[in-house]
Amino acid sequence: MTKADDPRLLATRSIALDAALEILRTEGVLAVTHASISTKTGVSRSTLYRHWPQIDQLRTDAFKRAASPPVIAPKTNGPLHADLTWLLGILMSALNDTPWGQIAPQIISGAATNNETKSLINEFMHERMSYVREVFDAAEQRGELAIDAPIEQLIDTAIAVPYFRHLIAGLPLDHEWLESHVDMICRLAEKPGEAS
Amino acid sequence: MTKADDPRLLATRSIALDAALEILRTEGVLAVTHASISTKTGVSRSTLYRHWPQIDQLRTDAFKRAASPPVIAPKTNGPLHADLTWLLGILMSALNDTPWGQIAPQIISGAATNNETKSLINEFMHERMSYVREVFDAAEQRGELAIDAPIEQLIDTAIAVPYFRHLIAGLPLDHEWLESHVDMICRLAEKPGEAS
DNA sequence: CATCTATAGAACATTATGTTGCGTATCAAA
DNA sequence: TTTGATACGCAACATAATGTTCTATAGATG
Repeated sequence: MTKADDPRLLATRSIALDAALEILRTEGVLAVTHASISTKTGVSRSTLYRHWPQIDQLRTDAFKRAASPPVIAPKTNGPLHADLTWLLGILMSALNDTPWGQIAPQIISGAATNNETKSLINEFMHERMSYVREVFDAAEQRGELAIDAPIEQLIDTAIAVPYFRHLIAGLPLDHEWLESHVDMICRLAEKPGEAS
Repeated sequence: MTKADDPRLLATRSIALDAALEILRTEGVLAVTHASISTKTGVSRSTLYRHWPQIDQLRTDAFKRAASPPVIAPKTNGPLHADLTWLLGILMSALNDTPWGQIAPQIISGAATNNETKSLINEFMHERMSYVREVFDAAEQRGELAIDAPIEQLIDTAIAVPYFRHLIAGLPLDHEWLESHVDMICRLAEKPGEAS
C-alpha cells in the first residue's frame, strides 16, 4: 500500500545515501552506520532503520549510487590515439578528482565477501570496458587496426593499468603517463609501419 | 620490562593473527574483532585487548602478516618469455589458489582511508614489481630487448592486468590468458623481427 | 626454588545497535 | 479545504557489542 514515489520517501533516501557516500569516501565502509548518517543528516535513526533494516542493504544502495555514473558516449571519430586519449583522460580524471577514486576500493573490498557487490563492480567495469570496445570497433571500421590486433586484451590493458596504478600501487596518473599509455596500446593495435 | 620474546606472547600473537587472517579472508574486515578471534582461538578476549587495545592495530598487523610472503627469486636465465611466464604464473596461482586473492582487496580497501595500510600495499606492490624488473634487466643484459623498450610501463602492465582481472573485473586468470598476456608484453619488449 | 608476568575467566561499565509507540507534519485525493 | 493515510522525529526501551578491571592460575626465567 506504500506509495513508492512519495516525495518524503525519495527525499529521505536521497539525503541518506548522499551522506552514506560521503562517509564511505572519507571514513570507509565501516563508518557507514545508521547512527553516523543520522548524525550527519538530521534524519532520525528510526527512519533510517525503517528504510534499511539491514546495514548491508544501505551500504549496497550507496555502492549502487556511486557506481551508476552518467553514461558516456565515447568519441569514435578517430583517430584511435585521440579517441583513447579522450576516453582514458576521463577515467583518469574520475580517479584523480572525483569521489569515485576513493569509493571504488571500498566496493572492491565488499566484492570479496558479498556476491551482490561483486556483481555490481563487475558489471560496472564491463560497461566501462565496452566504451573502450566502441572506440576500437570504430577504429577497425576505419581500417586503422592490424588484422591480428588483440582487441580484448588491449581493452583489459587500457583500463587495468590506470586502476592498478591509482588504487593498488599508489602511482600517479598524469598527462605524461596517459600519453605513454595510449602510445603503448596504439603500438599494439595499429598496422605496422603506420607509427607516427 | 616486558620481555618481548616470551614464548607465551609470541604464541598468542601468532595464533590470534592466523585466526584474524582466516576471518579476514572468509568474512571480511568487518568481522575481524577481538570477540570473533577469541571465539575462534580460545584465546581470552582480555588477552587480545592487552595485545591490541585498538582493533585497527590488530587488523593492520593481520594485513602485514598477509603481505609479508616469502621473497621470490625470479628466474632470470631467459628467454624473456619463459621467465615472465614463470613469474606471472606464480602471481596467477597466488591470486587463484591462495588466501591472498581474497585478502588483497580487503587491504586495498583499507588503504583508501588509512595511510599505514596504504604504505603497506604500495610497498608490497613495488616489491612485486621489482621482481618483474629483475626479469627485464636480465633480458636486457642478454640483448633481448629493443633499445626503446618501455620497461617501466611493461612492468606496470604485467602486474596490473592480472590484478585488475581478478580483483576488479571478475575475469578468469588461466593458462590461456597467461600466454596471451606474456605474448603481448614480449611483443612490446623484444627487438622487432625476432617474433617467434 | 623464587620471582615475574601472561593468561583465562568473570564481573562490570560503557557504547553501539535494534525496536516500538506516539504525536506531528506532510502528502494525495476528494 | 477537508480527510485519510503515512512518513517523520523523538523518546523510551531492549539487546548486543565492545571495552575495562580484578584475581587466581599457570608458565617462564634465573
